[in-house]
Amino acid sequence: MTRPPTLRDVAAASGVAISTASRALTKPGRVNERTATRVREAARELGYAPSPTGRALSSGRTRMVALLVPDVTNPYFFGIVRGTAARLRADGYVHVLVDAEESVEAEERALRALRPTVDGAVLAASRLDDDRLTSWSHEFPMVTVNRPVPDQSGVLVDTAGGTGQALAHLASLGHRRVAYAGGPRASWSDRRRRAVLRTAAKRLGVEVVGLGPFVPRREDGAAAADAVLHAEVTAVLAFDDLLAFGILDRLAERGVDVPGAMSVVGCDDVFGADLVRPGLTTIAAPLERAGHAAADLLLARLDPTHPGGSVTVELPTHLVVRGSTGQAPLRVVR
Amino acid sequence: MTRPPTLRDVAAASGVAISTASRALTKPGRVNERTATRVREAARELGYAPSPTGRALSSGRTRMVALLVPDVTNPYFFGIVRGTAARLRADGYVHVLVDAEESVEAEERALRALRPTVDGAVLAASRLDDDRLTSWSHEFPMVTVNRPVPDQSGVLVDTAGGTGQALAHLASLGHRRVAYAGGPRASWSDRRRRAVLRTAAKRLGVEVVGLGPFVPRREDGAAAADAVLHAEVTAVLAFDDLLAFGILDRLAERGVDVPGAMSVVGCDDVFGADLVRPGLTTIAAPLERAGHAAADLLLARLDPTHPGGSVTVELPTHLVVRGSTGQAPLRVVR
DNA sequence: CAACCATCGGCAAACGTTTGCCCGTATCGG
DNA sequence: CCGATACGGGCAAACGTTTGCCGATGGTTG
Repeated sequence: MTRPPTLRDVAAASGVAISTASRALTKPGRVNERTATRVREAARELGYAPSPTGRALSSGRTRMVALLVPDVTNPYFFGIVRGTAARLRADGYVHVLVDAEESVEAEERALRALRPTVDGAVLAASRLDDDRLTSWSHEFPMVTVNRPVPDQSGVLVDTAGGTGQALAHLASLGHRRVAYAGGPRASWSDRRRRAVLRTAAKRLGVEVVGLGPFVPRREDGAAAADAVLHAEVTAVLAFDDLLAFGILDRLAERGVDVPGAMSVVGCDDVFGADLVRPGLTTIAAPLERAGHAAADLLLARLDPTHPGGSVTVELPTHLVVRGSTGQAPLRVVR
Repeated sequence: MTRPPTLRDVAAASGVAISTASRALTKPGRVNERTATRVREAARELGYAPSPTGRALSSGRTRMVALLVPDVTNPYFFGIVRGTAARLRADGYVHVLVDAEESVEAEERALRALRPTVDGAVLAASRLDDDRLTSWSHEFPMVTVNRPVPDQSGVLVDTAGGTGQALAHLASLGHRRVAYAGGPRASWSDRRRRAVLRTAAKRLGVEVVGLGPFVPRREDGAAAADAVLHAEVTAVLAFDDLLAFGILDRLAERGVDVPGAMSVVGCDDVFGADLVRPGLTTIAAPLERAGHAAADLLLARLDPTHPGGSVTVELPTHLVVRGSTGQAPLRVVR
């Protein structure tokens, strides 16, 4: 286990100064081509690889980017993780994954610890309030996913649009009274969906009953399902797939047939949506693309030659129809 | 966005030399308590935080650890990710997650890129052969999960033991002929399970038919299911849950009742095992604990005061019985 | 022929921290 | 009173890289 070769070794081997060796390897055209070749040759022979640490100290940039997620075990984030990882790898960046444990304190702790370590961060579904988010965005470059922040680049997934589509799907199946089992009040996405549902309901001649807020976890599906049954509807749009899974569990437990007596629509199309029986009709979010786009935006901001300014990318969703939605029943169960 | 304070600033503010400031903050007892207090006070006021890069360059250690997984979207690894992340965070290490894309080349590329960046690595289900693995283990500290390497610390999950337990469970339900839908030949775990099944079968008076290898993906469950049906058995032990999901899909497609006509047992108890209908009986692997233990082993190795030597931790599994296993049918379907 | 310029290489500082070494002072035992 | 020892602090080197500046050389232009 011998000490890895440094630029000094390469310079010595090729008979030039360290500075020349550095330039030969990183500044094309700056040194004579013959010298450069000699240096490159020596570097190759010695198996030289530049030290990221040395580089970082000198340049102030680490070529690392963090991805903060509230919960690594939530399948919602798998696609995002994969998308950012792929985009970062393409540019040779190191991908630091951080679990913020669904807590504001942990998230801020992580940001504080990461600030000197990474060049920027992708914040997926941040739990931070707008003020903190804005203040952090002055500290270092970041891009949010599904969380619009003024003057700040971000990627949004148009689940609201998908919700309208889902309601149309239910309307076409004859449903006239539909519940929305909503997510946290703090959720931007939830607010937008409620707004879309209001106007779409009017247009489609469907009555929408807003329920919740529910915590988007499977365990909380029971409460949601009970509220849904009490609302005397024939279909429910769940805030996300996890909540929908829980709703399906509870409906099965209470002997309510899906989709015979109740149709259920999820959101996101996470891993597992096609595992449940019946398969879950859901609003598919292009999460891998979202992660990819977020990393893309961040890398653009990190590129000093790039023009500044914040950009917002909105990605469309589409409805995936599986077995959990069907013709509206003639009689309402409760 | 002002330059963050450095040790130099702290030293100036408290009227001591940089070296003294450094020692006051990191070497308890080395400087006079009064001076130390003064320095700490100044550091606090300035909001000083040591630069990881500076530290790394000087000490040669980055306080970062990588976790390499073949595929971040495979739910098998979620628990491991969570476990290592938790353990590393407890010691203030940064967690670098790398997706090796199921490929030997990508895995080696990642290791090469990471070697100068991280202090060590946890390799989960490495695709590298023994030779490469051994040679890499000379390059930097690493710990494997579910992959024994001579003279190298690792964590093993005793799925083989769980397989014995599962076979006993099936035997007690009256199954007399059981298939094992095996995983990749290269898998150490697969080999061990086949061995355990041989002896357990003898002991339990059950006939075990070894099938495969199958790629442990849901898509490959169809082929596995067909092979199982052809083998005229009443139950099947799948290499992992993903394969089991695929088997369930195919059996449903072919109209085979589970567990009425065929019992199915998975392995790992990943996210989704309790989502399928019927719920999947499976061998639960303590993956979060495995990740935790692996990180623990690695951190111990990184601690210079710690005695060397390789340690292997073996974690027990347990059988989770859900709806996919039941009484053996009187007649065999095929 | 002089003034200018482009090319190419080297020197040295800078990034922020840790640590080996040295020195002055104070304390203690003899 | 002297030597040994402990304590507390500072100097400077080291880690590996990048880059501003300078100088030498050789060529071009008016």
